[in-house]
Amino acid sequence: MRKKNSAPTMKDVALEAGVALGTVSKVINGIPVGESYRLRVEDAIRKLDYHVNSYAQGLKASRTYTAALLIPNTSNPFFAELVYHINTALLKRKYRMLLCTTDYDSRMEQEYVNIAKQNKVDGIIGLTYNPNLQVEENIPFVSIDRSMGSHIPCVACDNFAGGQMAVEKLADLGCRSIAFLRVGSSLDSEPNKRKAGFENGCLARGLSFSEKILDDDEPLSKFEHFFQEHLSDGRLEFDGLFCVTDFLAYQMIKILKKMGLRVPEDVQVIGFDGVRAFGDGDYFCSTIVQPVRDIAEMCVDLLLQENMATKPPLVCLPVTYAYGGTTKEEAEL
Amino acid sequence: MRKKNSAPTMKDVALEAGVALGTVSKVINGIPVGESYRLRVEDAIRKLDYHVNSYAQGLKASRTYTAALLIPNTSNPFFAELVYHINTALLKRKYRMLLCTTDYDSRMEQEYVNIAKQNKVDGIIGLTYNPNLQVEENIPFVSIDRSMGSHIPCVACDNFAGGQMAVEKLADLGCRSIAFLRVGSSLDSEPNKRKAGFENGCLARGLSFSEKILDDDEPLSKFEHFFQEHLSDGRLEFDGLFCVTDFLAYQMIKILKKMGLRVPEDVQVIGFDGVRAFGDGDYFCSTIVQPVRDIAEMCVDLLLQENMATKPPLVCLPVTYAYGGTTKEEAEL
DNA sequence: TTGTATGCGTTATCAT
DNA sequence: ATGATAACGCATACAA
Repeated sequence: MRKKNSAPTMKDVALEAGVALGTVSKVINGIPVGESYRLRVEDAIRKLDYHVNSYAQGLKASRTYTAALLIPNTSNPFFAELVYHINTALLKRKYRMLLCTTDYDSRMEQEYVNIAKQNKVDGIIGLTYNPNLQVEENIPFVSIDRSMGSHIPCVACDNFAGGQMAVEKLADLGCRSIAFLRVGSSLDSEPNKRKAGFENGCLARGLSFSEKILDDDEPLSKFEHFFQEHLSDGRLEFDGLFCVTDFLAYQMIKILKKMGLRVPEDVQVIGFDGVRAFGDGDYFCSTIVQPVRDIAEMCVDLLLQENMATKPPLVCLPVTYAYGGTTKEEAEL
Repeated sequence: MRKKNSAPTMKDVALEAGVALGTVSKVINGIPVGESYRLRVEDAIRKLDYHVNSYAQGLKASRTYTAALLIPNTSNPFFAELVYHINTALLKRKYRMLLCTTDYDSRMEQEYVNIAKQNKVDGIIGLTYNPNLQVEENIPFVSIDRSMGSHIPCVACDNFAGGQMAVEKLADLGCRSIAFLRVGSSLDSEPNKRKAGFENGCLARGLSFSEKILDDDEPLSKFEHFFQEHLSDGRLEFDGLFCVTDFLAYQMIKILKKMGLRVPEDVQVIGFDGVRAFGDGDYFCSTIVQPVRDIAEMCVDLLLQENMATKPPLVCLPVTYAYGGTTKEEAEL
């Protein structure tokens, strides 16, 4: 009779099957054993409903088949989508995912890295904002959207090309003057290249442009002031607006409408990320779409790739454009 | 000198501090030891940047401080919110969360339960759809939105009251006839009580009502047919619409607008869940709000509560109403 | 109060 | 090919 209240172990299986412990281990790990032995062991496993204890396994192998994902939250739909696809990609590789929501808190980010630092997880994928995050060299780490040194691969979409693409689209749709709006982190990160791409695009097309950039702690109403300043005779001085995220675009559209301006008639708006309502509903605005799924798979590939030498320092994945109702697409027909 | 390429262990710490292994263990677990010993051990821990190996710990204690969350995905914003709050609640209790996205797949749900069945996780919180899910009695399990037998606690919002509340609101706002729309799972689950609450509310207020319920695999266009059937002289026969989720409401509003009907002028719409754009933006519609955070915390409380005897079979948490632009709130003023 | 020895479940090395 | 045994890192009962 088995110890009550406790899961069966290999020993129990060996006993049940009448074979040695080592034989059971071999069967489980696919190492060839005599046919009759194998069958007896397999029967016993089924009979006892035995499952290997992955913690004992991990202890032995210092390999846990678990990866940690550091991300601010899952409420933001872009993050939520990322979590989903990374989880799926890990699952395909037989990996499990420890979710670590950091709430943009540098302390929590470091805390989680520490937790993972030893052999508790096999690797970490992190979308973090802590500029001083200490990551050990000996644990695989892949960063999303922020370069953390050449020994840590960074995966992002092609933010620069995305900025250019937004300008191209707006120009093609008839815009003559475009404004760029951004809020947030002074931290040096890949998404900042959206601005560079925007400027580059405007210069290339000979478009006039203006920019308004807010700090994280400034109120959104400053954008309203910005709009007001650029208002003459009830018309905006620019007819195109590129917002650094869909969320910002969404908020700006609300303000614009409140001011009596029409989107896209008076001003066309393009956002960034490709977020959709309810995950698979409509886009909130015309937008530059990040290839979230590809980003997720690339992260996992890089994380689990053994050969450090072939890990690139920065991978940029191509973006696409999607119409979301805030641009004058009809003009193209 | 330490073994290279491997994390320090208690043994290393003991060596460094010049004390016995057991002493280190005691320091770490807060068991009183001599002051001078403690200090030496703590110094050594800092010096070596030692962290306990939670897998060895788990193996020893058959307690892993890890809980699994089974959920279809994180793309759906309601699920995303749930994930976030459950993660946060677990964290508060020093627990880690293994995220298991099941994609509504019964096989995956069972698979994950099996993985967790032994002592790999200390408990499971599940929002699942597999009617035959086999859950062992000896592993703590808490179900969300679906009752799985009296030995498994179920946490949900007060769906019945929510259905009633929707009717009350619509009636108060002037509706004379209300339609109820639902899509999905024939599976017996708590959210089905929204319909019961709706009917009960209509009866109590003496309102006429109609209902249209679709299977998961039926096209949404059937709702459009439903609307058309109830159209006479370009006006709908009902002036209130209660949709079983915000997502459905969102989709219905699109259809209604396409048909030239105005919301809320021609028909007022109330959804269910309390989902907001971008996690903390506007509500998509006027809605019955689920107390997601309370649900999350209740799940974790129940999961980690040792005393099985006091675990209630079903916990219903109160809902609230929120205005989201699809009802004629002005009428109240 | 401190140190030693044993076992948790698994895998791998070694004789058989 | 199979079976016994040591070792992974930690906690604890027990001995000093």
